[in-house]
Amino acid sequence: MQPKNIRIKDIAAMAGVSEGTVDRVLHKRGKVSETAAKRVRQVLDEINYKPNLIARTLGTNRNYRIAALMPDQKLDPYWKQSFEGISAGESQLAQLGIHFTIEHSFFDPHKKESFQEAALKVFHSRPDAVLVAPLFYYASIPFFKELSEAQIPFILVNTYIQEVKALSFIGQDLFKSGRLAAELITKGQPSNASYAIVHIDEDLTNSVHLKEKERGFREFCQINLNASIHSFVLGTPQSSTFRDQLTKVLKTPELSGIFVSTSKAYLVAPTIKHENAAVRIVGYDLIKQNLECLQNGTIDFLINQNPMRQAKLGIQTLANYLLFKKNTPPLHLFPLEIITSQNVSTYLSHEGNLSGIIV
Amino acid sequence: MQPKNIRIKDIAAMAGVSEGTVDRVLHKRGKVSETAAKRVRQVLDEINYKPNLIARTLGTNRNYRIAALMPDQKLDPYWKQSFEGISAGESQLAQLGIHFTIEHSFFDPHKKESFQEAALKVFHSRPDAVLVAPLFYYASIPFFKELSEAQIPFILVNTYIQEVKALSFIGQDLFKSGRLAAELITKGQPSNASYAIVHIDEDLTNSVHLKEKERGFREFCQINLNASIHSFVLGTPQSSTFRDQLTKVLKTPELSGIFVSTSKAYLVAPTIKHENAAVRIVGYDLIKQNLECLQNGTIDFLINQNPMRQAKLGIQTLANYLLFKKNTPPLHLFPLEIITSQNVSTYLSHEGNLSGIIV
DNA sequence: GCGTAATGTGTGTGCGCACACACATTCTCA
DNA sequence: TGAGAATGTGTGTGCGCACACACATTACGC
Repeated sequence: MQPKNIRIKDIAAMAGVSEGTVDRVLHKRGKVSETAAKRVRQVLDEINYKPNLIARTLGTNRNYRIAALMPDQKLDPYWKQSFEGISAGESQLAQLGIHFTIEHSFFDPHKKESFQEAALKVFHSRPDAVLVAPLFYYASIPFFKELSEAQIPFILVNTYIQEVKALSFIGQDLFKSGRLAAELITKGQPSNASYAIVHIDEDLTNSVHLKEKERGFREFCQINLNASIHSFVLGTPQSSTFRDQLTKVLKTPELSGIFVSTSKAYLVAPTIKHENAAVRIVGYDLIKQNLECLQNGTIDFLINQNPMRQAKLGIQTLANYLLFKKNTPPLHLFPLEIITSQNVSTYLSHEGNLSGIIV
Repeated sequence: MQPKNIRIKDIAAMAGVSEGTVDRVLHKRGKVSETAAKRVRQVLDEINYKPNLIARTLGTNRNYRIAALMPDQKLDPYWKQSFEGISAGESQLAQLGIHFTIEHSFFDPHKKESFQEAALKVFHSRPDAVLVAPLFYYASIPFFKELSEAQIPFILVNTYIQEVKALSFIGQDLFKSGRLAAELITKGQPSNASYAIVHIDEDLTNSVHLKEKERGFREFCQINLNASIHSFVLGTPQSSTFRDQLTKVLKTPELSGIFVSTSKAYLVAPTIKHENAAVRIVGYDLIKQNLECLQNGTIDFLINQNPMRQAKLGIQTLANYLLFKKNTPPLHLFPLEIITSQNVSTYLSHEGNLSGIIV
């Protein structure tokens, strides 16, 4: 078994130098004569050296601190799932004997100031890395600038911000997401149908997020059929006018489908189906209330953004980077998972099974 | 940072014994006096000891041999993806410094004897563990009996065989798969529609596999609507009668959808759509030809079985078991992934991104 | 009561790597 | 030319665990 598993020791022997010199060449530290460096590099090339990463972590007994700057998990079930993903990543690493300290910072997803305040605190705590869902575009730019200058690596989840040099973005292609919603909602429907896009409890002007989905939805409809699309922005479900606004949506002539751009489809689905059972409804995410609607047939399709796995992957990616210096693709786009009443159970059980050491 | 990261050394100190004694208690080896054992166990309970798994692998420098008994990857693109999954698992482990030797054994998925022969060879090579796709029910039972008796752990992929004591089964719920296909194919269709189930190039009598899918499909249709279902078994696409058989399928009155039970939908989709564009087609798997059909609209939905990830997980699960003695749920059912023209690209790129050390 | 066997228990080594340290050699300038 | 800096290079230690080995203690038979 000589071919596999070549150690630094072997390389040193092959190059006729000491282990220390090989180490210096590998890590570009200390001084090495050009002669020795050349010999080592040559051997390195020849054998295609792959360090034993498992051994590498042993010695470095640093306790890395990762800051997680996310919307408050108590305010939204979607962000609760993100939180659980972070915890899952944390405990997976703990199992491996890697003890990351994760410092959670929460903000209110509706309040820009809340984000800014939390971001400031995160920055001052000087973590080794940051995982963040930058819901507020303009508020986050200076934060990322600071992080970059301080050489603190960070990963973006959920919301893509192109301008900053994040280690990676983990999320979905929202434009494609909108197109997919359109495909699902229009398939097999009459050609003279019309559709509604409904945004619930969101400030649309600030949300590039939802606009992208809408753009995708409209583009698909425009290219593939000539349906008429109407978009609506509904206020908070607590407001007295919520019901009236919804009635207005339902008055759309030839209405055949409603696309709810957030995870809040459950707020409108039962009412809509009650008034007009033929309307197809597409929404987002596997949160409890949506699952019920899926089961009782009031929601037809959900597109799963899988916040849990996104967050978990964020932690894992940071671990790979900090521990192994392993780089990652700058864009990690998640699959657009289509959930229906018939496959939802398979998704729910699958997640629970991913608890191996090596996964 | 005392609470985390408690070593055997610490436990030994706390229990007032030597590291060796703690080791003996942990691994139930050697002789330990009841007094000492009790003290150690007490400390162990108190602190909830979690061994550093990463350190554990360091010393044990065994080279495990895993036999992979799968259909020949050259005969079918589906099995090619399985093969790639195994390779992916292998190289991920190699990156970690764990060098598993994977011994591939291929068989012809249409020939029982081929399986039996390969299985015999696998058994005689006495691997440390086996990953197998037991396509042939009766032929595989004695093989698993032998493995069990020889205490060789094995994992089943793709085809579930309840009777044997496999470490785990990794695959999909085929009954649910059939139900899902029915949901996708019937949604929004007229109530008097009829549907065809098409099995291509398979010996249906031997295939519990396909019968389960058909059963699920029929059950969904029966409960949710009163559509008429017709099933067809088509021979090999090379046969002269293939075209005639297909024409017969298309003559089904009020035909609104065709469910192809294997990954071979691409063999019939273009012809069908050419004859009758309104027929909706549902098939399986992201193989090249199917992808083309999805893009040009001749296939409407694919259900992804993700053979690649199944196989990769199989290897990873065996690694977890052999290295860490980490047990695994006996049933690992994969999500039934729905693929359409609009989300297919997101699935394809996602797989390529899962190459981290810790994933 | 002695020798031997059985039963406990502690210590030492190595896994592959990172990193600190010690040492050897050459260079530089007074 | 010699002191001291600068530049190379080799050795040693520890990470946490598994496992081999050495050693201490007790039990048992004669």
